Amino acid sequence: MLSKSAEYALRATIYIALKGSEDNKLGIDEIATAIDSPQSFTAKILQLLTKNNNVVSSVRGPNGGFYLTDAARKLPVRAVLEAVGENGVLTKCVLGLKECSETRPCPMHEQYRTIKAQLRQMFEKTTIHDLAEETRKGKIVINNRLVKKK
Amino acid sequence: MLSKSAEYALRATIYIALKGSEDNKLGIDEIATAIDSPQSFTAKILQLLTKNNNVVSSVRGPNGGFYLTDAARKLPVRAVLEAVGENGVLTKCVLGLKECSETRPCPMHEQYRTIKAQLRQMFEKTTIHDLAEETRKGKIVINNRLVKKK
DNA sequence: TAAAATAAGGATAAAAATATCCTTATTTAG
DNA sequence: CTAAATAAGGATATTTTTATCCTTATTTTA
Repeated sequence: MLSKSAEYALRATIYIALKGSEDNKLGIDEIATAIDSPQSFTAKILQLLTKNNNVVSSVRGPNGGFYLTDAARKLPVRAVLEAVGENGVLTKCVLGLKECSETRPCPMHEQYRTIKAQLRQMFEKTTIHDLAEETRKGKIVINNRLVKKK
Repeated sequence: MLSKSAEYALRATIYIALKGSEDNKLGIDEIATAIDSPQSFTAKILQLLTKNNNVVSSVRGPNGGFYLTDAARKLPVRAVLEAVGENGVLTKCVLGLKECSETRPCPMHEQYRTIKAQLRQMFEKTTIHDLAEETRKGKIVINNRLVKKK
């Protein structure tokens, strides 16, 4: 469904939203461990999230790390996907046809249209904050284990 | 959404269903040209479809080629996906968590559940025949151009 | 101001997906 | 029975994705 890059991006962003703040920035080692992702690779992805779309903020140096601004928390999940170049799910034809469109639809087009609309809804209506909040409620998982309530 | 392998598999299968029959088998060159896919690679994929799931039938030699049995035409689209090892969309967690489940759901789980159900519906309720029939109706596309009515 | 901590960024590597090519096996037609 | 046509299958190549490592730049604190 999504690339690993996108998965790591989402998990990292949720984790940062959940545990980090402007005065509690999170280091890449903590993040990667928490979400069970390869550290250096995750660092690259966070670079994308910081510069491509300002989803994540960062500062270097001691006590540096990653965090989310309040504005960033209000961003839709789609912003994360876009930052890592993963918007194809919402735009491309299921059969991979370049010219598939409403006027020249592929044989799965009509059925997929509804699904695509719901995917769009999910990615656009749900914010990073929403996901962090779900996680905070405890019944929810990141990295194959429950995230402790604060 | 789907891998190229899966896209080619679906397009090829639809095309074979549409134009081929037991006494009009289609060659790999015709198929690949028609669906705009790399020939040798498509040949590999058709091999998978013939042996992994008996979705496609084939015979070698002069007048050999690929075709679908009547039984194969009744198979759901999912059979094609399974043959090329593409069932992840229906089974995996959006965030890529191994342990995500109903009892330990990820923060997107509930929203995605509905979508996954619809995807499953689409892939299981729609048969290869259905897709070919849609294509036969003319208003539909394969390979970026209209398929001529017979 | 120096040292330490930390993210940024470049170069490279490894793995997976996609693609090509060549040889072999099978089947048909003559 | 032979030749031609065709898919099957193996070996290899290319591209993309995923991953690692090392150096550089920035920031903080002592």
